[in-house]
Amino acid sequence: MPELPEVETIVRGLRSRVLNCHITTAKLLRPDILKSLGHTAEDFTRFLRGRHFQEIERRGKYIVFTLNHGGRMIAHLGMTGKFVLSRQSQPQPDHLCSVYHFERGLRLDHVDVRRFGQLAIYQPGEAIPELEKLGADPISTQFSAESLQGLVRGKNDDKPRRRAIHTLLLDQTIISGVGNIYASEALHRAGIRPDTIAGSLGISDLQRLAAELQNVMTEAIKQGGTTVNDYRTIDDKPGLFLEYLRVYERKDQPCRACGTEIVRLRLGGRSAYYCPKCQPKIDNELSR
DNA sequence: CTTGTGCCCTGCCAGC
DNA sequence: TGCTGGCAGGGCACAA
Repeated sequence: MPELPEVETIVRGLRSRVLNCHITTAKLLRPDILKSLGHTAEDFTRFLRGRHFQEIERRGKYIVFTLNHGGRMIAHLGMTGKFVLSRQSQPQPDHLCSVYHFERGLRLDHVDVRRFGQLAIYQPGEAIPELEKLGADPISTQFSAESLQGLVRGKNDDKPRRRAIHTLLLDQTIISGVGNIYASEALHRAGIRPDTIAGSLGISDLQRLAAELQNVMTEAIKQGGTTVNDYRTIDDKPGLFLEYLRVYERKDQPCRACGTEIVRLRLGGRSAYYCPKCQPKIDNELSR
């Protein structure tokens, strides 16, 4: 599942390979993934054909492609989405959702087995509602323990958020780019149990959490992300951070720090992994 | 406003 | 061997 480090890796790859390349044509093979209202597969082709990507950026887990006429396309890879560079002469892969043809036979395949991903196109100057909803970016220089404290406290300080910290980290409107892998990993590094009530965390906990979120994301980007199942770089290579995971998908295996067996917890329908020794239970009561 | 639940979709795998 | 049911999960609509 592409999270912040995986999407960042993909964006860097795309930038180095398809930026400013003339798009001879583009096709949408799965019109159901196009979420911008009232647009058809023909609109999609018309929007891209004859233009080029002038800018490619990451916002949370979204990829934002800015075309030379100022229009923008956003892509979300969901669970199983990937962009893979190919050649015109190569056969069409299974589960191809959209495809981009460039000059000199270069082709970009957008493959998504489960089709949880989405595409949307926006005219020049048009607002992009998906991006406006996004919360703080954990690897931005603006991100700090203080901003994290504001987020766990919610809109008014009287009502600190009572959700589990793991669930809060996954909420893209609060913090953008964190998924299940890095939520579990950052909490382990910070020594915080995933089911801790977010609003009960003190400033020293939040300082460690903010720092470890940045650390784990930065380290994962250096390894090209984490390949658990489907994720691949645009050169169809796996991300190598899997080797460095401390708790994610390691139920019953020894903690890499202390040897205690990793526990899997169900939180809001998602799996959270933690080490009972490195992440001890803290007092959850919101007294005061 | 808050938080929780079920749905979308397909591949995989345990169990029979 | 081959079928089946359950599971995985990001984001969204909807409920309370």
